[in-house]
Order: sequence, then structure tokens, then C-alpha cells
Amino acid sequence: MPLGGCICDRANYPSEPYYRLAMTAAGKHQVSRTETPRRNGRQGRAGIRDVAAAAGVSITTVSDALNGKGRLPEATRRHVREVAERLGYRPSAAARTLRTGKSGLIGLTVTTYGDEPFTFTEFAYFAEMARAATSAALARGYALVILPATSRHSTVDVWSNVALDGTVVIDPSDQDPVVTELVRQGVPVVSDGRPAGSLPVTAWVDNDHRAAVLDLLDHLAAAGARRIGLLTGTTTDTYTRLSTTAYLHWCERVGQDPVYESYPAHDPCAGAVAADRLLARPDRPDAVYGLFDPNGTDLLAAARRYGLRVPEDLLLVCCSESTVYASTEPPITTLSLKPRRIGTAVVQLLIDAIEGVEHDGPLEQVIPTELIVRTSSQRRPPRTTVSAPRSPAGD
Amino acid sequence: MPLGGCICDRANYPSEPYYRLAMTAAGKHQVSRTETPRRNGRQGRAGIRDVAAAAGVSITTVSDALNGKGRLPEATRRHVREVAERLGYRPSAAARTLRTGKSGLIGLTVTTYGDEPFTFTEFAYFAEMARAATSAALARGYALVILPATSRHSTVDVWSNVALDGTVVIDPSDQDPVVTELVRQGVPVVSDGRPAGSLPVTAWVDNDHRAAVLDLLDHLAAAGARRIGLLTGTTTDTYTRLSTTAYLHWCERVGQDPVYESYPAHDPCAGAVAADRLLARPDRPDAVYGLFDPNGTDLLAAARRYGLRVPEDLLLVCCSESTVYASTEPPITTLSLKPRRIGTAVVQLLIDAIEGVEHDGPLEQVIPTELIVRTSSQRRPPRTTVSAPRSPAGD
DNA sequence: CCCGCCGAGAGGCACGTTTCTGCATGATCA
DNA sequence: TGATCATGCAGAAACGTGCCTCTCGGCGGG
Repeated sequence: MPLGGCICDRANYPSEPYYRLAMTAAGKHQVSRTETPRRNGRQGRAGIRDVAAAAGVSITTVSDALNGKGRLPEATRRHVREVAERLGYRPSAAARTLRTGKSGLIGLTVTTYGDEPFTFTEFAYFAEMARAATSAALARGYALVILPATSRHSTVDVWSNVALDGTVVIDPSDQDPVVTELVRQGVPVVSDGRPAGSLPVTAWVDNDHRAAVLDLLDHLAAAGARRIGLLTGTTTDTYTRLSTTAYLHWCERVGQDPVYESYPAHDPCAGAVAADRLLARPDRPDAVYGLFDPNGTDLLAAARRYGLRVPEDLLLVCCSESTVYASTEPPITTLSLKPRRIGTAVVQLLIDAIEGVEHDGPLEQVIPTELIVRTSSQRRPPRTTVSAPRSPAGD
Repeated sequence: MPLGGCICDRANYPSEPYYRLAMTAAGKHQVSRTETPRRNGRQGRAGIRDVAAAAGVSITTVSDALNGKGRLPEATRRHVREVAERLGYRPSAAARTLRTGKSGLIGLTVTTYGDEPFTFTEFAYFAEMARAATSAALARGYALVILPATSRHSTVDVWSNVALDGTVVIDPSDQDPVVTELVRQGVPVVSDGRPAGSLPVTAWVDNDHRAAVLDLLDHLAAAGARRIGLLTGTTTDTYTRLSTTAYLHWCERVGQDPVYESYPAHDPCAGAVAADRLLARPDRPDAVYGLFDPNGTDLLAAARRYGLRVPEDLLLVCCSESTVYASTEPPITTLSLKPRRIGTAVVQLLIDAIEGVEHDGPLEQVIPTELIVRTSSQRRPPRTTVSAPRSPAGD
């Protein structure tokens, strides 16, 4: 506003030339910009300047008209929109991001994606979850960027080459360096799977794995199981750990000796071998829960090798999102972790954090699991018309 | 803005100061930039200016040192790197993208992703392909952004909010508006699946679906099939169309009446119904090829319902990437489209185009398919010791 | 008649890089 | 002894927006 006074002074004095000099010098910047729009004819995109020139208005007006911001008459707004459309104008995402600080991009990290063998067993789960997360993000105007878990993967650091508004981390490891670095930079991070240790995530979403396993074991016991075995993994991620300890607690509670086999879950062949080992044991279980997706078919194949009928001789449940278990022979009961709901919840929480939406609820969200009961865990199959009221005395 | 008052005061005095006024006004730009680095203390990231100031060098030197560009002694380079590390400096991806015009981001579009039900049947294929593409991209320093097929999906256009160096399009529809818009902007586009019509893609990768189907039908015929049926889709995408016409050609060549059922491939339940219909026909086939992933289990279940033994009464092949067919009862022969190789090839082609790498070969790449022969398509299972040289007279 | 308000729009700085140009300084060479 | 040249670095112009500040004409009211 002092400048206003200055201009008034100018109006009072006849020192025109000096003012011109000043304006020219001060305006040199602007002038050189305005008088060199020849880059318009260059290859590719038309900029906002070109639109402004073509519409006969200023850059500000174009920006306001297209973003619905300023106070402009509808006629001008329409005119600018038409000109922009005619020139095929697309605002530069990079410039907008630089200016606003928001990129509309959300990172999606999956455990060691870059090195080919990532946790293949949870493949269907991840795919479903990613699909739901993508949909939810797109619905709110964000896009997902798939990023590796290791910061330094190739020659360049992909992480620092992309501007992220936030990040979704699937099953972060204890003291994940990427996560800590991100929160240090002030980037919101929401994890699928409750963070181990004191990982400082913004929020997290998870199932109640303990309750799910206990419930499932009760279901098997109610169906007549006397000795329930477990097919688990050797890795120490949260899912495996919580499920296994829940199993051990349950065994202790009901007074059953634990019967389980572990294998490296990322190896698809090792699962079949472990399933075979489990059924070859002298203390062979009469029911098995497999923690990973392929365990159902693996256990079914192993049962056939040993001449065990399912569900008559062996009850079967596995954790899977695949629909193939609906039409195996027999159909296999599965525990679904509801990846769609988890993916959606994770993204909603993250975008709320990005946009500063206040949350009434806590920043931890527990998604209920669903036990899809099929023939493999029922001693009396619904449609089979065999001997009627046989007692389910196992073995 | 005390500067404004200063200028006004000067304006009251005669000649000399006016020139100074001009200089001051012109230099204000530079002065305000250099003398206001206080935004360092602001929240969050340290900029390149802060690193330069802390290291006692210029911005240019910092940029050159970190990017390995200029001619600097190793000592300076190390020093700058240390200071940058100490300040936790991360270059702004947005600014870099704005300046260089390269974002390191590659779009990945899958048919109608935004609206939840996308082609669910090709789910495993897509997941595998995306996984391979992600790996290949990351290995070359690029990241994938998952984008919807429809340009206008939510309130904002996600496509124009992200700066892409190139795009991978999976099975683009004829005259895809997104693709044409992208190439108009000069963005390289590589498609998985040969483009229908005159879609102007930069390059494409695909299988030879026609050859694969013909080969597969020959395999079934060699195994003793007399009447081969087809389970196909009602959609008009390239894969379905090419496979179906290849089947019809084959039938014509060998003089067999076509026996097929079509169903909307995006509906997971419709597949089971169609499989049932196919086996319920009066001219029931003694061999079936299913175009989509779940057809194997669906056909197996239908065969059981009709008391048909596989492979004795019915030979089965389906196109799938799933490993569950290795351990079904019996294991089912599958046709693999090699999504990993396709995903890798697509990304390599795209990045080559982005970086201007000249190609010796053409910009179309055909990936061979693989027929994984299992029990379901062999009349003499390898390990079964049943009646030896029975003639495979079907039906 | 003057002051202030309001609608409509223009000017220009800042975001944080990359990079082109240019300026010293010593070393080499005719 | 100057001319040439490589070295080591600094200045500053873009890149294309968004937005804050300011101008200007018109108008109603004191």
C-alpha cells in the first residue's frame, strides 16, 4: 500500500520519463517473458501463457477460470475454458505440484517387491487389497504408485524421485528404514498390519488375527477335530507370529499338544513339502489349518496321497482369498481377511490424514475376518445322503 | 514492504535518486531471494539453497556435486555430499520434474479399473504381468502409477494430475480416447495386446493367440479328442476374438461342428453356469478348452456333476496362470500366456522409447505361449497303472 | 465533491531445481 | 611475455503454476 502512495506521487509530478525508466527496468523480467512466447510453436504442450494470450486475458484470470477460484463473470469463465479446450491445454502436473505442494500421488509399498521373489503366498491377498486401494484412491482423486520396499534398489533412488502425499505400507517390518525416513519428512504413512515395535505410523488397519484363529480352531473342534495341526511360516512377520501364538495359546487352553510344520512362505514348492510332512507325522492331526493361500490345494493333494478322505478323515481350513476353493473336491473352508475392506480403509485413513480431516475414531482400525464354511470342515456335508446320524467320533 | 515506503520517500527528491529507484526496483527481485533464506527454519525439508549455504558453495556446485555432473575436485564433491547428508537433504521431485521434463513415472492402465468390476477373469494374468512390469520398471529407475481407463473418473481428472514419461496400456479398446490423447501430447504408449483398429501406439507386445489355440487344439486331437468344445466370452476384446476365430478356423479345417458357449467374462458366476451348459448339450464335447482362468475348476466341477471322468471321458485345457491347476484332481493342462515376459517386454520397449534408444528390431514383439501339459489332457496318465493299451475311443 | 467500496482483472513473486554462460585463476605454450 | 586453455566455481535464466497484491473504473452515500 505504500506503493499506492508512490504511484499517487507520480501522478502529481510531471517526471514522466523517470517513471517509464523505472517501470521498464522493473518490468524487464515480465516483458522478456511476455515478448518471447515463441516457445509456443515449440513441440508439445501449450502453457497457461498461451491460453492467456489467445483468450486476451491475464494468466491469473486463466488460472482462476479453470480452477473455479476467483470472482469472475460466468462469460469470462466460459470463454477461457473454450480457448483452453481449443488449444488442448493441459496444466503441467509438475508445476502444479511444485506450487501447491500436493501431487495427488500415494505410494504403495509391498515387502521387497523389487527383488522378484516377494511373498508369493499372499499374492491373491495383495492383489485384491491393491485393487481395492486403487479404486478408493481414484475415487478421491489420487493415484497409487507402486514402490519397492528397499530404498536403494537400482542405480537411482526411486523413492526420492517421486513426490508423494502419503504412503501405504503393507506389513512393514520392525524398524522399517523407509517408514521412519518418510515420517521424518512429514509424509503420512498408513500401514496394513499393525506396526511392530515402535514404528511411528500415522494410522494402521489390521484384522484381529488372534481372534480369527481362536474362532476357527473352535469351529474345527466343534466339527469333531481332536488334534488340530498347523501349517505355518518361518518368517517373523506380524501375521505369521500372531496366528502361530494364537494357535499355541489355544492348544494350551484345551490341553492339546501343538502339531505344526513351518516352511519359508515365499517358496511355492516348500508348501507342498511341508503339507506332506505334516500328514506323515506319527502324531498325524485329524484337522489342519494352513496359514497361506496355496496350503489348501497342497493339503488336499497330500491327503489324497495318504488316502485320507476330506472331511471324513481330515478337516481342512486355510486362509485364502481365492475363489477356487469353492469348487475343489471337496470345497474347502477358507478364512478371508477381507482385503478389499482393508485396502479401502487404509486409503481412506491416509487421505483423511493428508487432507487434514479430523477423525472422531481412533487411528487404528480392526477389520473383522470372515470364515467361509464349506464341506472340508464339516463332518456332515449338507447334500450328501450317506448314513444319517453317525456320531462324529474322529479316527 | 518497508521498501515501498523507502521508495516513496526517494520519489520526493530530484534527479539522481530516480535512477537509483529504478535499480533498486529492478534488483529487488534478486535481493529478496538472496536475503530471505529464513524459510529454511520452516517446517520440513531443507532445500538446495540451505545445503549450498551450509557447505559454503553455490547452488550450482551442490547440484553438480550431487548429480555427478560438472567438473569438480573429489574433495568438494565429498564435502557437499556430507553436508547434504547431514541436513537430510532430499531434492524436490516436483522441481526436478518441472525442470528436466522427466518424472520417472510410467502409467499403467487396466481396462476400467475405477469401476470396481473389471475383467476379473484375467485377474491372475494381470497381477503377474503388473508384478513383472513393476520389477522391470524399478530396475531401470522408473515407478508405475496405476491409472483408470476412463479419463474422467472422479471429480478431478487424475490423468492430468500426474506427469507421465510414458504409459503401458493393457488390452486397449478400439479407438481408445485416452491413448489417442496421450500420443497427441507426445507421450509414448506401449500396449499389451496388439492394438485394434488404427490405434497409434508406439509399440506393442502380444502373444500369437491364433497359433496358440491351433496348437492346443492339435494337442487335444492328438490325445484322442473327437469333438472339442470351447468356453469363450461375449466381450469383443482382441484376445477373445482372436482365440474364438482361431477355434472356428480349426473346426472348419478338420471338419468338426463348432461347439461352444459364451458368457460375460467379468461375471465369476456366469462361468460356472456356462461350463454346465456346455456339458449338458446333446452334442456334448469330449474335450473342452476354456479361455479364462476359472474355467478349469468350473469345468471340473461340471464334469463331476455329470459323472464324467477327466481325462478318460473328458479332456480339459484352460488358459490360466494359476498354480492351483498343478494340484487339482486331476491336474489340469493350462495354456500360459507368459505374463511375466510380456510385462517385462512392454516396460523395456516403453523405457527404450522414452530414453530415445534406437531399436534394431521392430516395435512389435510376439511372446510365445507355453502349453503346460498335465493329466487332464492326456489319455494315458503317466503314473496311473490302469488297463494298459486301451484305445481312446471317446464316448 | 470527495471518499470508500466493489467487481473484474493485471502484475509479479515464489515453488526448488537444472543448466547455460561467464568469470576468475593459474598453468602451458609460442 | 602475453595468448591460450583447462579448472573450479558463481550468477541467473528458465520450467509452468498458484496466489497475493494492486490497479482501475463505476457507483452510492455523506
